[in-house]
Amino acid sequence: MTVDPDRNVTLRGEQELAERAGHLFLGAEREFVCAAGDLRTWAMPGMRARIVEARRRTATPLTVRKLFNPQVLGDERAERHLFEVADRGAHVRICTTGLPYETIVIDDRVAILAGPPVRGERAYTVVRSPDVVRSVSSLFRATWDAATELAEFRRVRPPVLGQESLRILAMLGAGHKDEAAARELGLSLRTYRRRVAELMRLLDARSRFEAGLRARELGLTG
Amino acid sequence: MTVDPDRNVTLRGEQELAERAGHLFLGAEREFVCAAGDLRTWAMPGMRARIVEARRRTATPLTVRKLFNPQVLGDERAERHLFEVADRGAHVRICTTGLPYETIVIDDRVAILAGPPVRGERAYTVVRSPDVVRSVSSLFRATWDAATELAEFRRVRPPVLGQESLRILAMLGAGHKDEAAARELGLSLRTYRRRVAELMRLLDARSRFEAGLRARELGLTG
DNA sequence: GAGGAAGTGGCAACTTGCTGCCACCGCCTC
DNA sequence: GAGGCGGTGGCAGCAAGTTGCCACTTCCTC
Repeated sequence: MTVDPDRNVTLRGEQELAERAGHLFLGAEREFVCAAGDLRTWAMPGMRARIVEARRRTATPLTVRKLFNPQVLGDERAERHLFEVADRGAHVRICTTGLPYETIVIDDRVAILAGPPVRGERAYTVVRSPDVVRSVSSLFRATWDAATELAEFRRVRPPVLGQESLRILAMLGAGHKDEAAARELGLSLRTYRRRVAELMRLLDARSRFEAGLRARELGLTG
Repeated sequence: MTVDPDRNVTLRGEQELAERAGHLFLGAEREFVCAAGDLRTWAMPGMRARIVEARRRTATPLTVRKLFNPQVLGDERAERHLFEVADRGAHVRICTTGLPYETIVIDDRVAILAGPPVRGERAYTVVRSPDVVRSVSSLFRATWDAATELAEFRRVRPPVLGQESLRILAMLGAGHKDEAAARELGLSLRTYRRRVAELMRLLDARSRFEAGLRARELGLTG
């Protein structure tokens, strides 16, 4: 990368971002924040696994904040992912004001700002100027503080569930044991349980009892 | 007892009933039916344990039918008992028409009819005359057929729960693990789980998920 | 066709929940 | 005070659920 901290560097496409700024992600020490309208943030090929791996090896407790628009809660898969992330210790919030451009700030030292997609590719500008980064960071902070915790947000907006999830809820609601339910749905025991765990995350439940409570609460059962 | 099948024998009080007709209860082979307005039926000292014991030793599947008035569902303890009985294989139904006098029929061979309490003591008449027994039995049958299965009845009438049960539901609903919940309520793990099991019977649930569903359904949670 | 992402399912180790058995206590009745 | 009864709690053994790990497949993209 460059040696001049006041020179912004623009990278085109996620491929290049991963190659030339990957070390920034891997090198996060204290805080990693990101704001985005959708979930494309992590489409960088090969990066996610490496980041997870790097994190596992360090004992440093990294604070991760992720801010999204409500639209990410529109489909079950994205939502599931969000809850998984939250479950791994990241703070996830939803804000109703628009987040057109993706913003990433690492350790208050470097910011990565995405531009609009051009021919399917987005440009990423890596900024290191302390004042600029601080400014971006504080803006993020303000939005963050006004936003709503994911679980809290969920309380008033039931998740959108697919057919299969509803069928699993039906099995659970009928009091079937996992084995019987899995057989009936044509799933392996492992997969069925994976699904149940995902559903429980979606429902923000720590026990099956709680999950049942919420499922009914949100009107997800017959 | 008597040798003349057409001579009815009247016994005063449950003590005497237990002593002189106990063998009838123990000797039931095919069917044991009883109808009562309340749950005093089994107040016979020492009998219950012996009956349970006798039943355990025989492999014969005894059909047990118990018919009650809705008022037995008025308090939690009686209700719990009912569900325990049902759980051990007895058929339990509720009928809304009055059942002033307790009626017991064993194997269609002998009927025991209770009279109204006199100075706190009820009289029990043991009848063996085939025609009388058959007649009583068929009357019972008619009422039975018109009555509602306990679980079905419950669906429209939520159980009445005491303070402790509600607190347990709250613990479950908060996603606490049994150990933490028991500690918080000042109960042993064993007792807490016993309570949960009882609640689940009460809610006619075969899994905690189902219990959560029903608890919400019946409006038993905040 | 190489490589990555996402999904599936088997296996195993572990936690949690469930229940029968037994001993004990307090209460009530005879 | 002996005995029944209901309730409690420890313990043990089993059933059920939870999770990580890994190998494999499929689909998609470069």
